[in-house]
Amino acid sequence: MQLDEAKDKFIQAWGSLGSNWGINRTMAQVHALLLISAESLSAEDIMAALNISRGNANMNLRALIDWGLVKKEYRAGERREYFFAEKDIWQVAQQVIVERRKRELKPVLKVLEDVRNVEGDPEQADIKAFVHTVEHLGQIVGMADRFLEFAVSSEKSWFMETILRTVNSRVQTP
Amino acid sequence: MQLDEAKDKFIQAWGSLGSNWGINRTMAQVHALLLISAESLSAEDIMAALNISRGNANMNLRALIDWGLVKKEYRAGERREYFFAEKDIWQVAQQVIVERRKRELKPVLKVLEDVRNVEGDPEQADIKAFVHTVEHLGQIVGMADRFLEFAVSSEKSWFMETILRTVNSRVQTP
DNA sequence: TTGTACTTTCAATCATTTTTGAAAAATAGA
DNA sequence: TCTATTTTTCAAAAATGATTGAAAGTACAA
Repeated sequence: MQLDEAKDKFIQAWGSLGSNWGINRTMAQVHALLLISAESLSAEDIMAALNISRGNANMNLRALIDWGLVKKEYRAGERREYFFAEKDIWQVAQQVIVERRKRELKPVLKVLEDVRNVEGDPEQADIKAFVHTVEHLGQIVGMADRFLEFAVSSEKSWFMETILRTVNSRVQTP
Repeated sequence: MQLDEAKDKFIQAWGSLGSNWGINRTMAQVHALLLISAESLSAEDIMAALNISRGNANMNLRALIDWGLVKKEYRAGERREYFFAEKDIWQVAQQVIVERRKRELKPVLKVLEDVRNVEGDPEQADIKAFVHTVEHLGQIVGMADRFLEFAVSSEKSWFMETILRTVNSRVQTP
């Protein structure tokens, strides 16, 4: 496969993955483009590569900077800004985890907690069903949250080794 | 908090979580409603509870059944169908993992693999950057995939214990 | 058969999200 | 300061995705 074709395929795939996971398709595409670019790119470059408007490019670059995935760079003697992505994928993954935990997991945990203390007889069938579900959800979402916190605070190779060791030691569900 | 208020709050929260993760808001709300209902519900019940049309209810129930999260039930002497959700949250989580791995993770892994073999001099800066990124992504996405496969094939309490033990043994990134 | 009680489908409509592009604001250099 | 260049903003337009509701389909009982 030619480089250009491969790049394009990658950018499209990343865009569609993003949009399946609640991330703006264009934002994911801009990120993909910067991830695989050897050099930093100007807004013009990005507009041309992805065929998007100036406003759109600007807006999504802003969002990526906000997520901590992209940074600006100034070149000597040049006025325009150049953008580049963090290339260490482990760091990228950690950054994404940090943001989504903050934006989505935390609020849900908050609601699960708030909602657990419902008034009335805990033996009543409807109250029982409600509390049961909410508590179990809290337990599992809470575990996921702690696991992600752990991922975020770990050094890559250590984390990967630990996980892969655990996964491989599958003493088939005792 | 009153049960009705708590239920509503939970349904709204679950809907918004869903839509942040690429799942139709109404589908998530129908699922939430069924999760916290002691009894199975008819399409009418669901339409009334969530204020949605018959077509919408039908369509999202179909999707939930497709994801393996909801099942139909027939009551003796009654013609209409009643729907209920799998209440074991661990099973629900596993089911969601199974589907998303199949629908989204696998296709991405495929693209990452396809795209790795790009023609040309591997020392060329642009090819180097591309291959580097694609390989690292493959490594990390691959690990996530194996981890999720592991989660899906594990019995709940064993998995939770294993994970929590690992998380707590944090020998702070050696 | 026919009528009834439901479920399913799908074109049209509505709502939300994304994108555009031109104007305004910012910035750097002369 | 003023001008040239670049970035930012944001209302309007476009695109996408969700929802409706009425018609078609299905299954059952009489």
